Amino acid sequence: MRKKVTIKDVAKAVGVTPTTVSNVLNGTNRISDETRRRVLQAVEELQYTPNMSARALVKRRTYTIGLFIPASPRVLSDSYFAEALRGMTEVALQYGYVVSIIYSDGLSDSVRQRIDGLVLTELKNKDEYVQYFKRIRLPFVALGRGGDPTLRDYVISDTNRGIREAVNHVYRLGHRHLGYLLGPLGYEYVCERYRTFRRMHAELGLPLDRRLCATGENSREGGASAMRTIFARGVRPTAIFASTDIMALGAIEYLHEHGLRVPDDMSVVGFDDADFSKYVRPSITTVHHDIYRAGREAAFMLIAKLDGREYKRPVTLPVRFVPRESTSTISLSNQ
Amino acid sequence: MRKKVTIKDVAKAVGVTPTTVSNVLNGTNRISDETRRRVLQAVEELQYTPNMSARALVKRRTYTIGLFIPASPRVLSDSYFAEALRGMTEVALQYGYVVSIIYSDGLSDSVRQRIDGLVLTELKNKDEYVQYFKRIRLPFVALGRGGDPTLRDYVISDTNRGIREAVNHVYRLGHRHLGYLLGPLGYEYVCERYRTFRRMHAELGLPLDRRLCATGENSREGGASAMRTIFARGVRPTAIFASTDIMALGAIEYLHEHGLRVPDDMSVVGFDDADFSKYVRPSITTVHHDIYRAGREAAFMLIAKLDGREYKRPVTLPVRFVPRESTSTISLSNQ
DNA sequence: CAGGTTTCTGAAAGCGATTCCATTCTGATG
DNA sequence: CATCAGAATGGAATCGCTTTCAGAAACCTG
Repeated sequence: MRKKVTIKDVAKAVGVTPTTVSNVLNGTNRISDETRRRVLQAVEELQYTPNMSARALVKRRTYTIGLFIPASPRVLSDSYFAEALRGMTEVALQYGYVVSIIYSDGLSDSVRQRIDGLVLTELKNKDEYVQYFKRIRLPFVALGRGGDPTLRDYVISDTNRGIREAVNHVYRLGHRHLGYLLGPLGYEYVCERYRTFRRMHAELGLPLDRRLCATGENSREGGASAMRTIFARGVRPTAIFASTDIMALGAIEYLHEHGLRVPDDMSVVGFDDADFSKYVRPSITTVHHDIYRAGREAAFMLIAKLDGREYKRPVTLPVRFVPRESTSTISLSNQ
Repeated sequence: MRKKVTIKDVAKAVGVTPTTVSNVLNGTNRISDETRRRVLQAVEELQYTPNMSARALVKRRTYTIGLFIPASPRVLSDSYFAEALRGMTEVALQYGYVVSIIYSDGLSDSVRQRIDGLVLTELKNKDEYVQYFKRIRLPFVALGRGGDPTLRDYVISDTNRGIREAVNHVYRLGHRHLGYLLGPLGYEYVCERYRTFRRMHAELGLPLDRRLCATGENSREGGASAMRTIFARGVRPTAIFASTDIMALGAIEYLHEHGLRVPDDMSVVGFDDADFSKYVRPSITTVHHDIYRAGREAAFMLIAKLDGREYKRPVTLPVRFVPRESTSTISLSNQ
């Protein structure tokens, strides 16, 4: 293995000291154009890449940011996670950072040694991890709101807009009895989506029947079970909204098993635009948000924070309402 | 922010030198039980965690391994990726490593500075990246076979077994005209699965009709298009195998669009057990393999390699054949 | 042209660990 | 009792880079 080339080698090649090389590379001090040119050329020729460990040691920085995944029984869908990661990695790269994954299982004070900051996901209303990271003074930004109302460093989808369009859509299709399948209430995004749903009722002057709303886990089973809860109350909406696509899917399956057809007997709306949502039959009407983009923005925000640059916050990303097969005009029998 | 505690602080607290502390922590030299005890206690009390950058610098190691994702137009499904990553991260943690993602886009010689080794995925038969990593002498292991027949450091699913069971299954259901939808031939896993499929024909004494086999991209469109290719030849299998579930899904959709029902008019078998495979209607008969486990094994293998420990290789993981709705007894009309 | 600025470069001190080698101490051996 | 082996610990160099501060050189300016 040919010897690793260090900053000294570059310095020697140019006939300056390591200090100078470091200065041109980091732009710290003023360096004459002539010297700069020669240094850069030597760097090029020798294929010099600075040793990250050494730099990290003196800068007290690791140039690594983390994507934090809470809880092992994933609530996060795989694609959410993969997309966010992909976005983060892309911008991290631009700024000389790499990203690694931190699962809550493997959390210990030594993470502080490994990463400069975190992107948090799936925040709860009052999030224990947020407290923890604040305490150990680990900088972070969040994907989605939550944790603590004072937090401002987050990027979020324009839920408001998405749900508004979705509700308008079914309203225009003639639906007046809308139900809602909530995920676990501890999560901020669950509450937020539901709040918007309620606000839309107010705006449309539509009464909201609480009996048409129920809670379940964020899973197919959860969706089915929430649906069951509503039926058990002896009521029946003509259209039902779910916190997430996966719950919507569970609800659809439940309905099918009980002889109801979607969308003929009931319309269903999800949220997230999970990748299965367009595969399944009926395909699920939902609200698409761009997690990849959110990952990019989050990484950008975090790195700006770490590097002491300015950044705007919070960031709100547009969403897109995606009507598909699971919603249709209300049928006469259902009026 | 309270000052970071270093190895010196620990040493001072105990009344020894950093050397001694380092020795007890790394088990390098013999240390009296008494001293060891006191050092450990001080470490505990002071909450000392060694500075990774410093250690990395002298050890010339980063204690980071990477998961390598080739090509941006992902062929890998999100869940494959997420599962592998989860498995890797878990065992990495045990050995004091962290894992980060390396996309082929962001590949440069400086990755060498950031990671000690890589887990490769989606190998081609003759893989350019394998060549590259060999050249820059970056240790790696692979998830799946490929790249170069001499490579032995890989973990693989027991494809053989899976396809054997799948073929037997449809054979017992009465099917005799089996087709095959191949993904891109450059990928080793595509070839391998197909080879096994052919071998099964030999074993069963079944003639293999090449006209029933076609190639397409690894996507829904690709599955549909391969299916179309076969039909265009004026032939029609009674059961069709696909390289992957996503291609199987595409094929099913294609069949539906052309008035053929699955499984009544044609049985379909996938491979991978993607997460949508149980959601869709009909749910897809497939071969399940445990990517999470594969991720664990791969990380274990890589770290053993890096740390100079013994490890067995290659590793073959069991698979499970999962019959679902997309396969059934051959109907009379099809005989 | 003396004196004051400005511009550019270098010497040296770390950053926080590890590691080679030397040193001290103890106890055993002939 | 001199010698020596072995056990436990410490001294000092080192990994490759950044950074502070000082000094040299060049440039003004009145």
